[in-house]
Amino acid sequence: MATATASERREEARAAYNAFMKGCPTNLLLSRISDKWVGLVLSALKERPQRYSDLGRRIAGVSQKMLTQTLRTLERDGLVTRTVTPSVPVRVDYALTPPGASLATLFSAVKEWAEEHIEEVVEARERYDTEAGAVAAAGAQSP
Amino acid sequence: MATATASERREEARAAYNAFMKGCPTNLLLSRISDKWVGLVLSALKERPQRYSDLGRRIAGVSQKMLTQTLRTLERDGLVTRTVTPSVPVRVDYALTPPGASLATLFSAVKEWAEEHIEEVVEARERYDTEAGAVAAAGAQSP
DNA sequence: CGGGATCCTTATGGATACTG
DNA sequence: CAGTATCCATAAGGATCCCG
Repeated sequence: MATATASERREEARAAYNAFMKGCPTNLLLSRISDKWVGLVLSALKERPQRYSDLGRRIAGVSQKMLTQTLRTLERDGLVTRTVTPSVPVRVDYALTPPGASLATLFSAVKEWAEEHIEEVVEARERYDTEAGAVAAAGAQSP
Repeated sequence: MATATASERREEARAAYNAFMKGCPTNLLLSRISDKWVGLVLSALKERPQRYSDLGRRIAGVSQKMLTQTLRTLERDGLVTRTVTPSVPVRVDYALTPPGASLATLFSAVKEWAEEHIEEVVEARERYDTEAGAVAAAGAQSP
């Protein structure tokens, strides 16, 4: 049918919105730092450049797929460097670039905020979960 | 005794690691701010307190499910307040709490970093994709 | 040693319909 | 108006095998 349905148009609008979001710098950054392993890799490399297997051992719990994928993405974005030494057993070293180090610093700021404020968040959460039954009445607390 | 296979050990490590991650303040915060809509809601409420439908219109592209879910989570964590006015058409207002406003400020810092550094990241990315040609392009595409 | 390629499981987000 | 409930598509993360 040639008739554009309402759902078709809505889909289009959403696609346009998503395209906009993808181009947004903040979202690019957020999707980067919210990756499960990026923070760990960054803080590991912040101390010293390391080999692939060192990182794998240091960040116990990561699969090689995710480690490789994370490192590839960071390399692609110019946040880490990848240096291959073609010795008999191949050796690959990773290190932070200046922007990578800068990002690691931003990460520290985030971490700091978290450690300062997480306490009240957790308390609020427990409070919320406790009063789970008596949510209904808006005027429950009559003066 | 090394009867424990490598995969068993990896599993154990990963379990312990995940448990640690859950309790980690930084990860709690990251999983909060990396939510797709939290940033939008926060910056919308940062300007002024708003009603549910205002937020829905303002953040065009969000589904009511996600908007509600996002607001619930933020309310639970004590980052926004939810005020119900039982008028004829029910009216619900949302506003930032002090910690919520603080988080919005942190968000601004993140945004600022993004806008300052995203340019070189994008350039590095294009350079990487050009060099790799058609080889690596299929492997590592991140949104 | 340092991955690439493939398959599978599970979060996450969205569409739709219904309610007080 | 402001949700709640249900179903469904997609993508993120992980296990496994294989290769230079």
